Amino acid sequence: MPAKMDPEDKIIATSLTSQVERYIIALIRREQLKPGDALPSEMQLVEQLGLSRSVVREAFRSLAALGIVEIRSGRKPRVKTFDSSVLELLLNFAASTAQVSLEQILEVRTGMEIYCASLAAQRITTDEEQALLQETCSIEKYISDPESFTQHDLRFHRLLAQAAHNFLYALMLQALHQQIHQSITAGLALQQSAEERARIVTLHQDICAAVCAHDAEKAAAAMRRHFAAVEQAAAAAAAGSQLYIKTGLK
Amino acid sequence: MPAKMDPEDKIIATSLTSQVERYIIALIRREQLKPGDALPSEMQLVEQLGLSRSVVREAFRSLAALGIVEIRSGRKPRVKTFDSSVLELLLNFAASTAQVSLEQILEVRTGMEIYCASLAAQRITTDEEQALLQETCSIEKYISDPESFTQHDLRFHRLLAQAAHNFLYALMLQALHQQIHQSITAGLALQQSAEERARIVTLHQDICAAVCAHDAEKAAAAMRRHFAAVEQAAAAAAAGSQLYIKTGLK
DNA sequence: AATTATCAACCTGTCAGACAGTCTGATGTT
DNA sequence: AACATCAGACTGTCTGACAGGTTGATAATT
Repeated sequence: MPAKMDPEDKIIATSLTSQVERYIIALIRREQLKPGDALPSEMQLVEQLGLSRSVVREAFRSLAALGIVEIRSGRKPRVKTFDSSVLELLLNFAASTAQVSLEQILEVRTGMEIYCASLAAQRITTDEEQALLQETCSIEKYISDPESFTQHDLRFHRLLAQAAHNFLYALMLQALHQQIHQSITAGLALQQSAEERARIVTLHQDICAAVCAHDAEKAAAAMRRHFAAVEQAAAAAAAGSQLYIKTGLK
Repeated sequence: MPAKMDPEDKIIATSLTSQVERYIIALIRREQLKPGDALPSEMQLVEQLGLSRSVVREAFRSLAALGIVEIRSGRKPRVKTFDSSVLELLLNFAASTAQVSLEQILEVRTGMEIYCASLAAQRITTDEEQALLQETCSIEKYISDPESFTQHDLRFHRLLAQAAHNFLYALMLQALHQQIHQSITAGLALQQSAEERARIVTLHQDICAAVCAHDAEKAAAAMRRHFAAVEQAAAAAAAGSQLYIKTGLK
C-alpha cells in the first residue's frame, strides 16, 4: 500500500477517497474530457494509484451522485452531461427538511424569471416564438383543467428559459419548477380559483406578446406583474386557509 | 440546449446502493431529522437491511458528496447543514469543462441580484444597514487595491443577499460569487480600470442608499445600472483582448 | 465532591479476494 | 456485407479483517 501520506496533509485530513475524487476531477479537466468521454476503469485507477478498489469505487460513486460522471454496470465510467437532476434532488431535500421554504424558492424563481424574460425577448428565434405562441394558446385552452393548466404553465416557462439561450438559466429554473410543481401536486401550494387562472392567462399572453415583439422592458414588466399576481394569490390562499381554520366556514 | 430527459431514464437505475440512498433520505424525512442529528451507523443499517457493508458505505458516501450527510471517522453519520459548497463544486466543474460560460453565470447572477436588491430594501434591519454602509465605505477606501477591492465588493453583495432574508438567495449567490471570484483571480475575467472602479463605487453607494431608504424600486434600478456597467466593462475587455491578440499592441 | 485520566466499546477508513451479471468489440458464420 | 457468437473487460455485491478515530462511562486524583 504505497499510500504515502505527507504529515503536512494532516491539517486537511482528507480521506483517500476524497483525494481520488479530486484526482478524477483534475483528470477530466487536464485531459479536457467532454460529456460522453470514457474515464479510466476502476481497476486501471487502482493500479495507477496503488490503492484498494473500495477507495476508487467510492470516489466514482460520489462523483456519480454529483452528476459529474455516469457509471453503469459493465461499462467504463463516462463524463456525464450536466442536467438539473442533482439540483432538483438537493432542492427537494432542502424543502422537505424545512431548511428552505416554498416562499423562498418562489422568490428566487421570481428574480430569475423576470430577468430571463428580458433576455428571452432579446434572443428568441422565430421557431421558439412559434412554440411559445402555441403554448400560450394551450394554457388558455386548458384553463378549466387545473392539472393540464399547471402542466402547460410550466412548459411555457421552460420554453421561455430556453429562449433566453442560457443553459444555466434553463437548468436552474427547471429545478425550481420541478420543486414548485411537486409542492402544488402535494396540495401544499395555492389552489387557484377560476378568476385567478383567467388573469394568469392574460398575463401570459402579455409576456408572450412582449417577448415576441423583442421588447425586453415590456417582457420584464409583464413577468413582474405575473409574479406579483402569483404572490398575491399565495398570500390570499394562506390567509384564506387561516380563516378557514378559525371559522370553520368555507 | 435541451433540458430533456434521456430516454434511458425510463427504467430507474436501481442498484442496491441507490436504493439505500433513497432509504436514508426517506428516513431523514420520516423522522424529521434536523441538521446535526445522528443517523444509524453503517453496521446498524447493514443488520437492519440485511445488506453488505460496501453497499451501505457507498450510499453514505454519495449522500456525503451531495452535502446531505456528514461522515467523519469514528463518529456516527449526521445530517448536515446545507451550505453552498456543493453548488460551488458543481458550478466550478461545469465552468471548467466549458458546459457553462462565465457570461452565463454572470447573467444568472444579474437577474438574482436585481430582485435580491429589491427584497433587501424591504427587509433590511438596522444592524444590517450598518454593516452595508461600512462595507460601502470599505469599497471606496480600497479602490486602488484591486485585490481588496474585489474582496469587499463580494462582501457587499453577500451582505445584500443576507439582508434579503432568503436563505436560498444567499446560498445560490454565494456559489455564483465564488465562481466569479475564482475566474477573476485566474485572470479570465475583466481587469477593471481605475475609472471603471470609480464608477462601481458610485453605483454601490447608490444601491446602498436605496436599500437603506427601503426603496425597492430604486434599489432594483441601481442594481440594474451596476450590472449594466459590469456587462459593458466585460464586453469592452473582451473586445480589447481580441484587439490585443489581433494587433499585438497594448 | 469535583476534576481529570483512562479505557473499552463503537464507528469509520482502508485493504484483500471472490463471484455473478452486464457490456463491448472482435471473431467467425451466413 | 450483415449477422450471430463469445471471450474479455468492467461493474455490483459480498465476506472478512485490521488500523485508527471518537465517545462516554469508569477509575484515579486532587
